[in-house]
Amino acid sequence: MKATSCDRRSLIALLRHHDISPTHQRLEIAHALFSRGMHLSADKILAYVNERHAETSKATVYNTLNLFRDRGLIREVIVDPRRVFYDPNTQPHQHLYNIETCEITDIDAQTLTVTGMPELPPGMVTDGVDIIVRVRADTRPLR
Amino acid sequence: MKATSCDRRSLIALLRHHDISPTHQRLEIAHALFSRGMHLSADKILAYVNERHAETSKATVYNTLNLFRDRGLIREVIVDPRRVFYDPNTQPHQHLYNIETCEITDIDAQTLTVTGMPELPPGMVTDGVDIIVRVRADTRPLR
DNA sequence: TTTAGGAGTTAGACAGATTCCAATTATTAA
DNA sequence: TTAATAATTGGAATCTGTCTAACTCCTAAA
Repeated sequence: MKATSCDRRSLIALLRHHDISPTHQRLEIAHALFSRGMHLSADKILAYVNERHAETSKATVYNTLNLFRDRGLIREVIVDPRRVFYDPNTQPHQHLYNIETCEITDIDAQTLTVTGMPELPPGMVTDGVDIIVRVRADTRPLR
Repeated sequence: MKATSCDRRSLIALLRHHDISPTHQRLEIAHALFSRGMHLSADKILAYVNERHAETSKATVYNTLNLFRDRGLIREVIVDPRRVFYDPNTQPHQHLYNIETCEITDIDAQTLTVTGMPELPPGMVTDGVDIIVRVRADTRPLR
């Protein structure tokens, strides 16, 4: 099941489909992620969820994000040593990371592909291949 | 200049070549990294450097690693949200990361290649492309 | 309706990595 | 030497994330 719409009804269905009981807080957190479709840090999600009036604790945000990640609803993006970003898009794709603004942009899976997967040590399996294209503003003067 | 040998004389030359004055602490830290040729965390480096008798502070280890990274002597490896690893190998190559043991292994640049670099937003330049192959022990029973 | 139990949430303490700061010490150039 | 500058230091501070024990909220059975 893919998250396309993000009205209350669809979000409930999405959580149920992943065996997650749809509590008020979880729906808020799911909404924060899926309505924006952006890569957000736990911190930002906490802020968004409590924008109008505080209703969700830090612990619940972390618990919920870990739960969503374990159930395959979202994906972690490890690009910044200071914090984890969460990606509501679990389809195969890669990331463009602006090292100055900390913005993350998706790269289509078809655009960027790897060739020549290395031989793994015996008894090992691949858990995933992450590609991060790090970019920054060009400092050369335009002439 | 590449770091091949790691006797005192070569390390001094290496630092000098990167415009870094070779202090006692910096040489110790460089030695910890280059003599092992491994991917180490700041924590591990601090431990190695002070193995015999404490002579370098935590602050200096962090300062020095950031300096080495800025001057292109070493490279940061962002694979674990909990800490940064430092890679004394700055030649183009990729990484295999064991998500269970947190071990990092190099993948030769020739082995794994990306095709189809995405078009960057105007005014942006690529700072680097990181590929991380995440692996773990196979849980299927061998029969 | 009560009630009991489990699931979920909470505040705040805690842990680990990294940075900051102000004082001290080493290095360097003249 | 010496003065100026660069580097180092311990400890406080910060920040992300986890843990814990108490509390709340359902839900299903009586």
